[in-house]
Amino acid sequence: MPDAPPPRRVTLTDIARACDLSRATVSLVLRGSPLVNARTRARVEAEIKRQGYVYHRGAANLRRKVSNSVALVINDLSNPFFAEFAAGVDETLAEAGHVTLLGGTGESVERQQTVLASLLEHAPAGLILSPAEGSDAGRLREVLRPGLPVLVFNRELGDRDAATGWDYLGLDNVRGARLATEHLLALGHRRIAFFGGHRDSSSCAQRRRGYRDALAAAGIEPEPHWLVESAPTRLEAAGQTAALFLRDPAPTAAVCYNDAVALGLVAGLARRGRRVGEDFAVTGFDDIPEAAASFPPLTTVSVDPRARGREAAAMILQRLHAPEGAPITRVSPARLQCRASSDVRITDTPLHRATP
Amino acid sequence: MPDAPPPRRVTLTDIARACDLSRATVSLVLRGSPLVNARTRARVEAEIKRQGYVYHRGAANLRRKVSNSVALVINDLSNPFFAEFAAGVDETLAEAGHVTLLGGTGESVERQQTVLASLLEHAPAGLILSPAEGSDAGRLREVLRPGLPVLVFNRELGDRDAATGWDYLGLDNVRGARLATEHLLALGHRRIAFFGGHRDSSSCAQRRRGYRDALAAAGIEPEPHWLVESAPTRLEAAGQTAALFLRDPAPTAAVCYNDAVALGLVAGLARRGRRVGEDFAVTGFDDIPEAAASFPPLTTVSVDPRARGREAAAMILQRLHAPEGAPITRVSPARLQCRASSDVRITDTPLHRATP
DNA sequence: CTGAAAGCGCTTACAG
DNA sequence: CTGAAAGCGCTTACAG
Repeated sequence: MPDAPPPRRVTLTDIARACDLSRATVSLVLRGSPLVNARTRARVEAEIKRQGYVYHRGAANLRRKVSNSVALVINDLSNPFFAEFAAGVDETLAEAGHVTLLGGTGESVERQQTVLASLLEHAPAGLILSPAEGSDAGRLREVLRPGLPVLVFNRELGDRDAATGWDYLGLDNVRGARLATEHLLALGHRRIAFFGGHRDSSSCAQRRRGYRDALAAAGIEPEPHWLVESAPTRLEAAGQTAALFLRDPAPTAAVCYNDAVALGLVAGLARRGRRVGEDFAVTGFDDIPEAAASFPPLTTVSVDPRARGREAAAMILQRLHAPEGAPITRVSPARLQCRASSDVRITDTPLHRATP
Repeated sequence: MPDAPPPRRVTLTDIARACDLSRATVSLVLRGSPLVNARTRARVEAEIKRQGYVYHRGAANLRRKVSNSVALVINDLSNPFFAEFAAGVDETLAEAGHVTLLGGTGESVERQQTVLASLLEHAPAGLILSPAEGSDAGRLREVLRPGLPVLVFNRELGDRDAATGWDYLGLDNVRGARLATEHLLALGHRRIAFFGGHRDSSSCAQRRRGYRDALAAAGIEPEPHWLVESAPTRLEAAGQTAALFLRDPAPTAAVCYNDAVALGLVAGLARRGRRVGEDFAVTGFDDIPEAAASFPPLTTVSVDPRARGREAAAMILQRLHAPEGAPITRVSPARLQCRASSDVRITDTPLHRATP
């Protein structure tokens, strides 16, 4: 915080005095009230410009007991998926005249508590929270004032979730993974792994469910060694590649937890002398920019994080206007983005490619 | 903004009443004053917890005429470079007990004006601005109250800059481009293009200068057709590929404005049947994650945007404590990140590779 | 160590 | 259409 407050702030009182009006009248001008005489308004506006007055919304909000800020707490801003999400949120909030209070947690539950406590002191009207891994509804409630509109994004918060009363926006992980799996099945693959992610994360669990569903519909029961865990990063994933080939027959394809993992697997396979798109098929999830740019381009599930950001902002704005009311849970569609290259068919039957 | 204010806020007065103390005393407890009796303090703290009181920093700041928020206005949050920067800023601000007011402009000068006006109404203590392309110091000054500490990042603001009195943090574009050019020269290239970027953007001008300097030191005068402009995106860059081959002899290498452009060029060359790393050498700038992951991996100039974000936050924090004082201009180092693949030597002399 | 009073910059009834 | 007074939630001298 600054030591010496700068010169002196131009205040509504200054404008009133200069125009020889009461503060109440100037206040009406500021908020565009039709009650004010046009000439008076013009005089005030000229004076405002002349003195370089800037409205102090904090003071106004204090008096009116409202807030036009929304806190946005993101688990990992350096992940393009969440950065895009944040951009979408901010865009929509700004359009609605709200301001975004940003907080990043770096996936640390502890930092999340601190960050939330700090942001809440600024009395946001609502909170959009993309929770750090391992977040717990109980601990969150300790720092969130009751009645604060909250929208949880992307990651469910365990059992108690039903009781939180918070809105939720998620991705259709089940459907997305099912689409990817069906795609590989359609290419003739029968031994399909699910690769990467932490089993206990809700999104991983959901994607695995979609994968299992699709296999089950094709009469296939996944072998235990088709399910390989890894941290959701490229590096970790590359390191887990060998796990796919511990037993024979090995899988011929993998539905990956996300694009980072898929790209890691591509690298890991290359290191083993296998080439994705030639003798192994891979699908991703997220459709990050690299998915299209990598070699080979990655068939993946597209979720449009920016649109999700806009959607999240719209949901919280709605909730601000209707604080009471049953919590809303929304699951956004996932779309298969075929890029004929990473998903080539290679086993058991003659080679052919997906028609996108 | 919300319609119905929720129940009623627990206030410092409530705590004071419950503890049978004056508000002043409770206020002292809140701010950890040593003046308060330990028993009194304990009572107050228990009551605070019991009632779920949350400090209203806005009210406190109003009274104290200070602010602990910093506005962060980013031209393009969906660009990983700026997202990383934002993450670094937020991290450092949060550590210092400040809160980040986020605004995105999407490279629109008009939106930038609106966003700034809106954020300034929240009386931030300072502003970190990564200006939209085409920003003008004069127009910015219209919305920035005089005396507001401002740190401009990454893009200089034209002639008047010297007079703005604003701090500036930039990348060492000149040096970065020089390093890249020298690297290609060392590989034996003599006909080296500078590819992509808008000539009138300050960062492009600086990178071109570094490129020219390096060539000049090697006794080479760049041909006009070695200088190709394009929007700084992958797609636009790919479309400009042909411009490199309009005249013979064509360049054998290109220093690219940034990684996006470089990756676009790689794609554009592939479309023409040329393979980067085999018969053409390319360097990038930024070291975005894709640079390492793309095929072939890209030799590029690394600028560590997250560290730049931390640096920017540190600079503005410092300025908050010393509002007066000459503006600081800082240029961050750039480092060549060699990835033997995209930079192979191919012409005039036998092939060899860079040792990274 | 604690309290009564004034005030930060604004808005909201209530009069006129 | 405009003004005088009170108050949002906090802190700051000033007394005691």
